[in-house]
Amino acid sequence: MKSDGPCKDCSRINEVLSRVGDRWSVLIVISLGNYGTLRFNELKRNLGISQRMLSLTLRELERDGMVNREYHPTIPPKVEYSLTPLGESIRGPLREIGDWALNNLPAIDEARARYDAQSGLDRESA
Amino acid sequence: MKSDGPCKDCSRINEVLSRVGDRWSVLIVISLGNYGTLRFNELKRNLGISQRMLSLTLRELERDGMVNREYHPTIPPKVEYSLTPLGESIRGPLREIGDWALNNLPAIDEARARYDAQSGLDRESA
DNA sequence: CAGGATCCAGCGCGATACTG
DNA sequence: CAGTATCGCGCTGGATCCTG
Repeated sequence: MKSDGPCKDCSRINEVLSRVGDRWSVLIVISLGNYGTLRFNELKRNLGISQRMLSLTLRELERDGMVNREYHPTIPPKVEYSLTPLGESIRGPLREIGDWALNNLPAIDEARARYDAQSGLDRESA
Repeated sequence: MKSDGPCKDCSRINEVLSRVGDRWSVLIVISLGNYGTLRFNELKRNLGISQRMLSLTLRELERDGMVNREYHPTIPPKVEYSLTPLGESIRGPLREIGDWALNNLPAIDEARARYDAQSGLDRESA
């Protein structure tokens, strides 16, 4: 159940991936990276995320030191989110994946089409 | 719901992340990358994955053209999995993330400790 | 406007049992 | 050994309502 066996790093990598791989975390980081600073509802609208998930994810990201939360006690309240240096630092690796994705999605789609076409008929015959 | 709003690439990036971000997909790719070729139960043991998830994930990865499946109709049967060129090509970006993780996990843990310490007491005062 | 609280549906995923 | 089929629970995450 937790026996990542011989692959010790796996657990740590896993840890990070459960954050980095989380669609909302990634999208938020990307958005904040592009826009610099965004307010709660701006993020909400931009990403089409429910405010529950936005709230939860932002708190997690803040907790992890990835985003800054600036609270302005005005009326109405105004909260601005932006990336911390740590948050900035992950943009590179993230972009790598993004680029790979954009470059290889066609290949993937193609592979899928091929796979689906013969839909597992003669797997062993050949 | 589906309104990724202005962020058109987001949906595609999301697509890839739901695969790349999937813990099992990643671990399988990493394992196959390290060992070259592995059999079903070898992967199962190495990763501590249930055979259900392993089966499902492998099929997805095969469908996406990321892994090769070589079936040997011997008795007992023997199936060998390995990375395709496409699968190989994602190892780089993946390693980027992994490296980032290993380098920054301490910073994250630290940030968390700090966050948890003041556990959201004076959020606006200070 | 920013977000907490609640409720609830869906499916992710593990455990188990069976097959070729 | 390499899977498939089934069941069941827990967590994810959206919808909704409410507050400061």
